[in-house]
Amino acid sequence: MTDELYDLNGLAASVCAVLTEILEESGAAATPAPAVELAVSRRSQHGDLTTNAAMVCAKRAGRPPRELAQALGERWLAGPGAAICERVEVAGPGFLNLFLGDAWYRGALRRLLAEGANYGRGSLPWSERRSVNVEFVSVNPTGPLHVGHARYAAFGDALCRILAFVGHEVTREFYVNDHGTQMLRFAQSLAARYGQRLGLEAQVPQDGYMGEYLIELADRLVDEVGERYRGDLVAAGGDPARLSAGVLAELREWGRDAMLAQFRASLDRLGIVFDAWTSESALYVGGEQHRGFAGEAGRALADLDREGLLFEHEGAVWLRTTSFGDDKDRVLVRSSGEATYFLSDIAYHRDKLDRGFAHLIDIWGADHHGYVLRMKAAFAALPPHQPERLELLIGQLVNLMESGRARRMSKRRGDIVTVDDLIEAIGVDAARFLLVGRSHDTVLDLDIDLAVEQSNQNPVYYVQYAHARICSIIRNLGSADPDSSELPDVAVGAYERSLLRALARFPEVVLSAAALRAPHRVHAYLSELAAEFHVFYRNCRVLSDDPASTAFRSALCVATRATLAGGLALLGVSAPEAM
RNA sequence: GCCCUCGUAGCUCAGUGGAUAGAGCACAGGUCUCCUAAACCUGGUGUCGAAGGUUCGAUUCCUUCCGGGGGCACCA
Repeated sequence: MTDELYDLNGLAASVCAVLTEILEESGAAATPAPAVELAVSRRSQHGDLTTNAAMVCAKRAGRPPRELAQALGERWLAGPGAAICERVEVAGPGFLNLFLGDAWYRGALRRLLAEGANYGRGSLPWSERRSVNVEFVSVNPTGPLHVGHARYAAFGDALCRILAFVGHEVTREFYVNDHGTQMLRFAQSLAARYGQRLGLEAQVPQDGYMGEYLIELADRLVDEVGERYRGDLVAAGGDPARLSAGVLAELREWGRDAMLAQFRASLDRLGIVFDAWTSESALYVGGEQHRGFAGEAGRALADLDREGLLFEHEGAVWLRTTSFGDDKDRVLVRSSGEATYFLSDIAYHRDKLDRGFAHLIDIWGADHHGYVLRMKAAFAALPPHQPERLELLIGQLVNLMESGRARRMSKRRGDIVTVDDLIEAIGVDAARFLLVGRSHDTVLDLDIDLAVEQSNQNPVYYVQYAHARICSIIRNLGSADPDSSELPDVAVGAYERSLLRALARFPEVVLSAAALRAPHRVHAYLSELAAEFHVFYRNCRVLSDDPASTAFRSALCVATRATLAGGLALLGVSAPEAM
């Protein structure tokens, strides 16, 4: 018997192998249907594990499902299952239920201990691993990160951790929108605040940024450059819109860098580190010109011209996105000669392809979803015409609540609850666990006051507490971690079995979280695993006079600790040794 | 009008073809001379928004409708 049978994947494979034999003998297509599942039973009368194999394959085998299940069960039990399974049972419309023996549970625990911190890692087959670029947060550097961004940050980073854990090669990327008119307004607003600090009459533009943070930023600007721009402002009569392009460019760059430094600091507090920060402006620099644009923008335009997809209309340059499923064609170069942000995005994605990523994931807020169709169309228009390589995830918004009522945030007004506010209020662990607790496509209501009030009953502490409890037990054990090679052949009780079944699910939970882009599955799993542990703890004393029982149960604790810590790490949450 | 998304217990939500649909919160009661009571145990509710369809089987897939949210610029 091989070690493979001690995890669910291996077990499923052995059942499928027997099923294939049966199918071959009956002359049906040999490979089992992909929908064959081996799952942990939800009710004890349905055994430890259950498979739908017979129902899924009955038609192809030309036999009634129950009869096929019977044949499958008998042959598997006589073969690979002999040493680990006590009996099988056909139930309902054709389920095959497996009742595993103590030997399987002991073997499974031995395997868990051997894998340690690597349990569940790299479970994606090599053929399915990709070099993946995940772009998220990507906030315009015109104002601080707020709680809405925190959701995308927590979601994106958890997704990255999960993708990397199962076997992908992941790059976290932040796209810096530092090219358009918003940045100009930002620079003008900064200039006005700077002027006010110098005692000049200067007004923040009507459509500028009014937030407090710009006043603080202006203070720092004064500290750094002193009165360097006083003359320019005086000459402009205090109207920042009349400043020279050169001065505004300098202010824009300084402001951008200052904001990005803040972003980095806030994200760092959350435990999120980006591998790449790509500037939109940089897409317009270097290389040859095409249609008046250099850099990646020029190259993108050249690519699209070669495909014959650009046309001019009313002085603007358009991309024929309708050829790729969009409902109207889109402007890339305005009649004024300026690029649209759409051109930037096309150039940007083209650049990401050039950098060799096999798969691109963008995480966008729901307020951008109207943009999905044209982006997919543009990506399909670009060589190598593989739209499936671009995946756009739309995250729903965070509804900021205040004592039960909706509260509106506005960056322009400066009425913002920032990421830093959130961290200060409830802490990093509670914040990250909370923010990835639900699927990204449901609206999340967040009431800061309530969150503070309830932070003591944040589910994260339930999970962390289980981890801390185990650490305490191991400390009390007074010896090194149990040796997996010396697990005693004890009987395995119901609570221990239940905990081990929960542990056995971890790899498939992580795999599905990766495949479905659903970190909240890990969140939900951790709560279930912690619950299993707390029940076990309450009913099974670990440290006792019986050395065999102590050895087995403390080993089970060690395996649970590793899985809890591993799962929490996937969400960027710490696993404390004491609470 | 068109597009996206959601609709499951009093509330917040899991559950992307399987058996009797599950957690947490809230509410009531019980459990530490015993490895951490941030824990455990006991109480109970569902026309899974509606109607059709596909299937051995549908909360899940398809169609239509109803309701909430978001989006439909030569703005970003």
